[in-house]
Amino acid sequence: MPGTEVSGTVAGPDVPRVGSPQRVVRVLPDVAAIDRAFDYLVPEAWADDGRGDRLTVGSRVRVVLHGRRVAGWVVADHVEPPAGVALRPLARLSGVGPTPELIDLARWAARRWAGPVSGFLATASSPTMVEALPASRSPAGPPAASPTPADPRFEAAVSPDPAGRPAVVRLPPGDDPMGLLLAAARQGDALVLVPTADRADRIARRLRRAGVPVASMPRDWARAATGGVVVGSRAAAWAPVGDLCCAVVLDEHDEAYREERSPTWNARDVVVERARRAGAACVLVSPVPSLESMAAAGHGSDDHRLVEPSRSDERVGWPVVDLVDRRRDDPVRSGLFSPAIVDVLRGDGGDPVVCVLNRKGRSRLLACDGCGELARCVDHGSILVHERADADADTGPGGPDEWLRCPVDDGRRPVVCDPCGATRFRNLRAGVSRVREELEALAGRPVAEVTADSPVADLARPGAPSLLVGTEAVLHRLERRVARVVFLEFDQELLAPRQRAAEQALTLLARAARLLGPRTAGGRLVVQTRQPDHEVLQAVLHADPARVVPGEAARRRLLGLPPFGALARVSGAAAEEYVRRLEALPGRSGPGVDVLGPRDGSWLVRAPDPEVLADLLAAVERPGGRLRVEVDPARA
DNA sequence: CGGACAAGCTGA
DNA sequence: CAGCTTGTCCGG
Repeated sequence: MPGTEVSGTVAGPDVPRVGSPQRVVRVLPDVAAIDRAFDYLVPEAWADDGRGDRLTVGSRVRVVLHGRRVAGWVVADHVEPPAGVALRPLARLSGVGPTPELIDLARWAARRWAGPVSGFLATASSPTMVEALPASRSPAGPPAASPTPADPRFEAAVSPDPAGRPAVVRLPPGDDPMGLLLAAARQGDALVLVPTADRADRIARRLRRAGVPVASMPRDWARAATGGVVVGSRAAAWAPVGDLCCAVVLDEHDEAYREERSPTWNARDVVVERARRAGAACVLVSPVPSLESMAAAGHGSDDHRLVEPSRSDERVGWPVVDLVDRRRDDPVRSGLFSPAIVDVLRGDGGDPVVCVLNRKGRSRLLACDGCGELARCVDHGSILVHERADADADTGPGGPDEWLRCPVDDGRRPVVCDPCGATRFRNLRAGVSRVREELEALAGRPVAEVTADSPVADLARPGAPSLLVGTEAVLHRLERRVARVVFLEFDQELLAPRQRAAEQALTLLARAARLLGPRTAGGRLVVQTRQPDHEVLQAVLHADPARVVPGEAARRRLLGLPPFGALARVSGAAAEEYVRRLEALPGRSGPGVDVLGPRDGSWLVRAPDPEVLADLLAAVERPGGRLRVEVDPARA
């Protein structure tokens, strides 16, 4: 980004400054639209009252900029101001801010995700002003008698890699990560990231009980800087840590690590880079590791940093899976519930049974009346959408003015089932409320509907219905162990017209598996599907998520998607002008660089890797007007 | 972002 | 041409 001159000499106090009349610092204002630093004089008086000593790179200050007082960060000290500019003095020293290392990391992230530096520094700063850091605690180290014995599998992963790569630990959903976290804590000061704040709190409590000194972010910002283990969710990627020895990202595949608003940074990627710069170990943990992380760990090379469980350990860590093949079910009589799952629903009065029904896209699912196969595009495998020329004309299914549309190429297909030639399709539709009633009748007991805002406490209270139904949100709202998770209709997950559909479907199954616990807990994962042979379902059935890797990797390599390429989506009123400027850049036509679109008013910029993409985006002068640049867009 | 200032529109 | 809106520029 032009004008992003946030860098400067980060000169230490040992740098001789002969003939420098007064100390000048460079300040980055905390104003998103000003991605530029300005120089200020350190008031003479500060040298005498101690503020001069407290003022360092990272300090939070207030300055007068263009006639108004704004907050900001000192990003460089003892700078040589440009000639001919009258400097104003700093207005106030507000408190302690991020370390110089985190400021450099913020500069890196700003470039990587094409956003302003100030947003990252805000995330790296304490939510409440910290006047001074507390005294450093004595090197706490790990508990003498830790309750979990050292697990030799993790020792290599928690040690730094000379090449700075992260290690990927594939940990089955039923396995406890605490052994790994304690191994990390034994290395020294550590950073632990967890996808959600409540899970982070639970991990923090367990570590404290094990005798580990823990700072919970964002509450314990100041204490985090003094050492021990720092635990938090996405923003904690920017937490202060005493002397970082080991960083751990739990459930690294989780979408919660991605910031939805622009800049769309990912905490996992930030932590990988942070650990690399610090020479610290970095461990990415997941039951279903992302291809991005596997590639970063050197997957495919002889010298990789991938820790995989034995086949037997992995099987034990996943629940038993029942695939209910619905292709032969009578669609009229069984509706959404295969006869095979009625017994599951009746339950045994123990742990709850959870039914998951994703409403989104439901009304668009068509199944052949003859053979039960879903209406799918022969070319793209996508699910076809039923359309008719005149919505009022009631010509019945298969009429001449009806067709099936492929969402990938927008092409029309005749209303004919490809496998069997039948011309009648059933629309599989049902809302959650309707399903709740059907379920109640079928199971003969009360059923609770869980929505995104059902209070968690109500689900856990004694006497609450032990049969629950909801969208996938139900999997995130429940914290207690369940006996069965039933996906009533999984095909839309497998076939959704999204690049990451398979990965997200696998993530959903892993989430369900965690609620069920390890195989010994006796829980069962029940999936109703018309595609029992899909590789995602087969992977989970065999408790072997690695099965999806070759196919998914080949597909992404072909399309130039991460980790084999990097993408950015450009949208907004000014997007067209932005893309025009990008395409006019002298060096733009490098190998593997192209622009796709517009599609739905947005363009996709594709580059061979994130660095080339960042260079490209940084070289474009941003036009005025609304513009959104999403690097690594969630749905491509 | 938000203040300053210039250029454009309106009404008398 | 004052009085107001809208747009563009720029900050130490």
